[in-house]
Amino acid sequence: MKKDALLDAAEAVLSEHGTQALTLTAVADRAGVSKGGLLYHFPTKEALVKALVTRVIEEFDDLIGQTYDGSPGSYSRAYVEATFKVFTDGARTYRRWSAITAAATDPELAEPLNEAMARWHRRDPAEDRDPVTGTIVRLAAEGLWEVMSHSPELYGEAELAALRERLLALLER
Amino acid sequence: MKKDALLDAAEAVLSEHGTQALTLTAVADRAGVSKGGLLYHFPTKEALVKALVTRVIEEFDDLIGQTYDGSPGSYSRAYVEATFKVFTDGARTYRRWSAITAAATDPELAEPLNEAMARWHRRDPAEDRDPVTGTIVRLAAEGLWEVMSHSPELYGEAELAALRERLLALLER
DNA sequence: GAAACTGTACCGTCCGGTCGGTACAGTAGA
DNA sequence: TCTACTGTACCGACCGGACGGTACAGTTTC
Repeated sequence: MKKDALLDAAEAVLSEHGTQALTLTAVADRAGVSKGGLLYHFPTKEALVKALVTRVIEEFDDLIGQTYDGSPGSYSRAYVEATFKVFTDGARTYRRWSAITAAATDPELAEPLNEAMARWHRRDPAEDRDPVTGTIVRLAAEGLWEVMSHSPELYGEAELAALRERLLALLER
Repeated sequence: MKKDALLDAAEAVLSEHGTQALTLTAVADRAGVSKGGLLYHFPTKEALVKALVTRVIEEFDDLIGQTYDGSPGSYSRAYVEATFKVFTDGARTYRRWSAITAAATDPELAEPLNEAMARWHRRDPAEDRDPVTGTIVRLAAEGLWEVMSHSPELYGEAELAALRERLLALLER
């Protein structure tokens, strides 16, 4: 869809030049479209940013859904797998994520994000073999996300693999 | 110092109304000062934000320094303790943190933040009894920070205490 | 020829930053 | 002690530019 191409352009501007560079003109130029054309699809800038936010959330939900099957412990495992998938695909999804969250600081824009965060981390204690371990594992995945977005070179491939393995192992025992 | 009062005002504006509300006029009004008065102390808005960033970094470094004593394993322990101290003080420091990091998305402004993040998480593997565990524990602390800033009500006092205890226990074995 | 879409010219607002000026405390000289 | 001068802190009107958004006249597609 055309809208997706526009969102791609917005994300590109955002992750390359930061929040304050996200202007309607910049996005339109990047997408090879005039400002009027952009505004035809997203009537306001707020609508654009909102669409940006809901898209990343859906993407991550999908990623979780690829591994999650409802069985006990499956969610935390899926969360870990989804996180590492993000880091090993070439798409630099984590760069996009942090850029988008930074762009959505207005209370209203941030709300879907907060809601998603709560959904991802507030889990049924009975879901994991040990609930505290499950929580810690998910938090570590979250932290990894945060660290990677600030300092992508910090962990090498081997270290990431070791982290993933250990996190999954923690869930098993 | 007067500058600190101005920074306090900026933080207040930031955490209450988001990034785009951080205007010179808003900060000045909040501090009970004219725009000219504010600009006397911080010649540009960039200088203001930069000061904001370096202050939070220093604050967290100090917090780590309160527990860190150079002994093996001491750093990861100090990192965990510092994180939980932030959540148990009344100052809602974590709210300030996320607001400030969001405000500093321009590559130049974000650099000191990235540097701090690398400093906090790139540690000597020999420092912890088990380096992977140490990394996971620090990442979990980082993740907790992130989750709390988006959804402060998610973990109750008891859950936080349990998390802290378990994280410290993981470092001991 | 209607609908979907695009391009462009333009408007009003807001924001960062400048600048001329004020208040005032200190101080130094005679 | 009066005067002249200096430096610091602060004020607020104003400017230029950028940005979000509107209006509307094309243009393509079916």
